[in-house]
Amino acid sequence: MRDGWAIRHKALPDGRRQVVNFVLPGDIIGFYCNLFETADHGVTTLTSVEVASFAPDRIFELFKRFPRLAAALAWSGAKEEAIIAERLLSVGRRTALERTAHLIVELLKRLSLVGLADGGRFILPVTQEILADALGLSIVHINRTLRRLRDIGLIEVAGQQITVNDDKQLSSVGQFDELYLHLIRAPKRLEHALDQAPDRSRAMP
Amino acid sequence: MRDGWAIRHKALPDGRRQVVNFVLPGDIIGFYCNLFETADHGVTTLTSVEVASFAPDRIFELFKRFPRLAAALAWSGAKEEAIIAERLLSVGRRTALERTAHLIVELLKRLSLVGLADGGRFILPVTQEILADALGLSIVHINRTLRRLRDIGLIEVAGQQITVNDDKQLSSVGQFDELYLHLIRAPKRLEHALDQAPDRSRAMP
DNA sequence: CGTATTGTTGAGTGAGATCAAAACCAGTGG
DNA sequence: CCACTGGTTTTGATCTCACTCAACAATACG
Repeated sequence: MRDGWAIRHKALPDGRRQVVNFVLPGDIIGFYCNLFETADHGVTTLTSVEVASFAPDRIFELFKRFPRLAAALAWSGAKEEAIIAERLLSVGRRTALERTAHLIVELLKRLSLVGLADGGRFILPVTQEILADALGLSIVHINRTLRRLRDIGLIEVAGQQITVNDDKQLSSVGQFDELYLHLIRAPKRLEHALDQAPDRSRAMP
Repeated sequence: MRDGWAIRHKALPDGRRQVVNFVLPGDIIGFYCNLFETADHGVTTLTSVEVASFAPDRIFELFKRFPRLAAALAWSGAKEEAIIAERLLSVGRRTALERTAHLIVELLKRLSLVGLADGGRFILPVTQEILADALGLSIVHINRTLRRLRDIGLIEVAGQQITVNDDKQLSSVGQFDELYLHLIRAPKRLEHALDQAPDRSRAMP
């Protein structure tokens, strides 16, 4: 995903839906689905998007010829899993207020990383229905929860623009611990090991 | 994990806990954590376990020299993610009864795959507290929910042994769709592509 | 301007939480 | 052999957070 927003989501036969994760610029999506026979979730764009696609066939070639890239992709996949696991913790054990605060901080951090959040302010191209489906809440309750966050002055909402006024306190409300985002990029050990091992691959494609 | 049960779990500072997934025989665990600087979840054994460990350092060598194995591990990681995403759907959008039914069917299927469930019967070495933490419910409510499942005759419980009497109906209650387990092993395409691409690696270590 | 979609607020309800207390079931140690 | 302990399961009673239903406002759209 080069630019734009999307969501990965799963649904039950009767229409109930769960947003698994938000796909932000810089994220990799649907990579391993090439290894599966069937898709187990859907993807919906929230804005117009710009993607860099990778020919499914070449995924195997990739593992053969570009082990370094393959490792990086595996790393990316592990990060994705960590994010989903944290969301599971949210939905399973955090209250509505905590969940909502946590998600806002998470999005803020992730967007900051790719330069899409400036001074705690970012664009959230998302309806409250989608927020509800991401957090396992009803639309009405998301609405009230956002209002509470506004009332205590932690955030401000103007259309799709969200401003986080006090990210320290918002993080605290959401019991946010950025550990799981694994913001430290590929560890040095990885770089070293890859550089030392005999390698016939060139640069990345 | 060669033999035994374990859980992967995350916790909040105040003690609330979420079980992310159950680690069953045949599962791979903590593999990519070598790629991270910090662990973002804990692992607890539920029984005595037998594991086959892999030297963390060699993970990089593996990507270099055994691309086929690397791809298989990536595939395994993707399956893990799919399971967690399905649990997220459960916790976010299914009722207590549905969740519980779904989990039981999931465990039954996964255990069957490795020959640990016989005729809908398997050992569940797990307290109700752990079930509660896996499903985002209270202990008391898990207890009542299990009782309901017993009362309708869908399952039987004798100590740690669980018997699924009517897996069709239990699947239906849990809206279980085994798609997400990706039971079909590595697709033929993968095999083909790996065999065709130029390869200097031997057999797996 | 109608029509849809989304956001907002009020009122009443309910699924699941919390609190409390028994019952049960290994150990385990006297 | 029995009392005692700590963990787990079970059940009852009460409470509450979040859901549902319903209506209306705001905004966007063709």
